[in-house]
Amino acid sequence: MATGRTHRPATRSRGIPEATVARLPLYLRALTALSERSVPTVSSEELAAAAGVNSAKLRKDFSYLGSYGTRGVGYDVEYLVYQISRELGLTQDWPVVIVGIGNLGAALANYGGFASRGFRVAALIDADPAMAGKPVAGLPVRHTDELEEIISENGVSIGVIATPAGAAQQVCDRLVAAGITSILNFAPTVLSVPDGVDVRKVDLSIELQILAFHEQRKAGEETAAVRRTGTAGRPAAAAREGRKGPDGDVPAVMPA
Amino acid sequence: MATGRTHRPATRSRGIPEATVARLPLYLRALTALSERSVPTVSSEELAAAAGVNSAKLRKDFSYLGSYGTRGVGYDVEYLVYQISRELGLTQDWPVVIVGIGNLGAALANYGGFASRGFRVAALIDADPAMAGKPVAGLPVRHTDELEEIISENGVSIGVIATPAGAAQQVCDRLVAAGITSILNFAPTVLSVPDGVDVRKVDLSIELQILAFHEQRKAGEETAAVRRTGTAGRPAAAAREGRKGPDGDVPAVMPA
DNA sequence: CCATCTTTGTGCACGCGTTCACAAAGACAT
DNA sequence: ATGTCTTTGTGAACGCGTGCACAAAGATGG
Repeated sequence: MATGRTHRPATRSRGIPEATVARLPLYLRALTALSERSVPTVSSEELAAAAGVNSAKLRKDFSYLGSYGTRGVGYDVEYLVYQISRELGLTQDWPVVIVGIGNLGAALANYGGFASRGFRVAALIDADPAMAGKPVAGLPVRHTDELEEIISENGVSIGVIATPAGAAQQVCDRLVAAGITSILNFAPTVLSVPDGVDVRKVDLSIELQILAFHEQRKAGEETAAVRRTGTAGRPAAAAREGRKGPDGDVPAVMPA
Repeated sequence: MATGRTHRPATRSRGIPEATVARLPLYLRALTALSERSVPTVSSEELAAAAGVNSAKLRKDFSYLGSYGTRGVGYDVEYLVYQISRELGLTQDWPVVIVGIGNLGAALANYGGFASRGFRVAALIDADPAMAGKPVAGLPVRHTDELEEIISENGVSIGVIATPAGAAQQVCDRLVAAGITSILNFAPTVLSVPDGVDVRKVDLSIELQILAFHEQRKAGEETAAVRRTGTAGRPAAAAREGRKGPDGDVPAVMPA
């Protein structure tokens, strides 16, 4: 799961818990798939399975929105799609700017998931003058100098930062000064923003490190099991094992 | 309370809360930056500020790892870097395969953050025969047919899925069958995996939708505030205001 | 050696989120 | 109408994570 949530420790936004808000897009996606298959109604059990959550949790989540279900039947798919879309603010158009058109920025610009739900890439912005005017995903890249103008003219309130870490805070400051109030940050840095500005962070490196932690734990337990039985488990695990210190890994530096 | 530095990794790691694990990479990054500036020690207050968290939380997080600080002084930067790295399993080498070399996959392959911390891109895999052999980020793209062989030979246990949503589950199944036990999924789908396999999800579309929810909320409150004071806060905010629907958005579909 | 000062490590309380379990509500058949 | 059956909506209990506040520990200076 992506990391997020920077400010606002306990923002019961409007009676809707933050955890529920984070799951609404998940439900919406599952419902949209059902809608495309012309499924008229769905039970909490079915929908929960499709969204990968517990059915009780799903029902409680929906209860924060209102009583949109019919007991004994389930939920009307189309109606629920609309209700969730409205709740998430997806019935309106959200222009978005992407700053930093490197590999990642270009990938984001080409990502179809943006346009599909109310989000429209208003502009691609990069600091490299050589990039200016070059078309990426059908849009000409604009230079950073025009940042404020672009945001103001298009009424953009959501910005995506895909720059190197070193440039992120500076870009962030300019975005905020220009009126941006929501930022999706892909740069591996902690952004500091004034109150009232939301930042969500997507950090590939952190996700991998969390996986590594659990992987190490699994490997360790497996190794212990192998030692007990005296037989190798998976070949791949055995191959990894040789690189790992026996246990008494020596610290690179000891404390004073 | 993992105070007494027992040399039982399994026991100790099981006691580390998931929320803490998710923050360790954050601390590690801040510490690495300090290390590069040759800062010898750091207080919980300073480090917490750099990592963007509460200092009490940071101290409690570290307390799960052991007593690595010195009262009245703070933490030894180098020592802490080592301890966290070891805890996260970053002192060993983690070969990773990336499946699906489209825009996003290529961006991930080129992402420097992977190599920097124990992660090594062992192979890039794509289903398109036309891609086979083509170099991306200095590595030749391999065809999906070789997937099992690549994983087995390189002892890969972590896989990254960057395919379209439709192919993700199938790729996932093959990865798991080949011995992968940790998956980072960028495809907008819920993956189902057997027990013992960890999946983390990064979903750009969901992050944007969560931002849109809060943005919508802010826009509503701001409009009310402006009406009360009769003066606009930030100029750009006023420009945005006109775009917003009055509120009475008509449902696309009404329930039966 | 003692006093003072800084900073850690943690006991405790509180609030959010999750899950269980079930009563209420409605559909449907007879 | 009445009973049965399905599924929702939610009260309540529990567990986890967070943050406060402070005692313990060690550094530092006289």
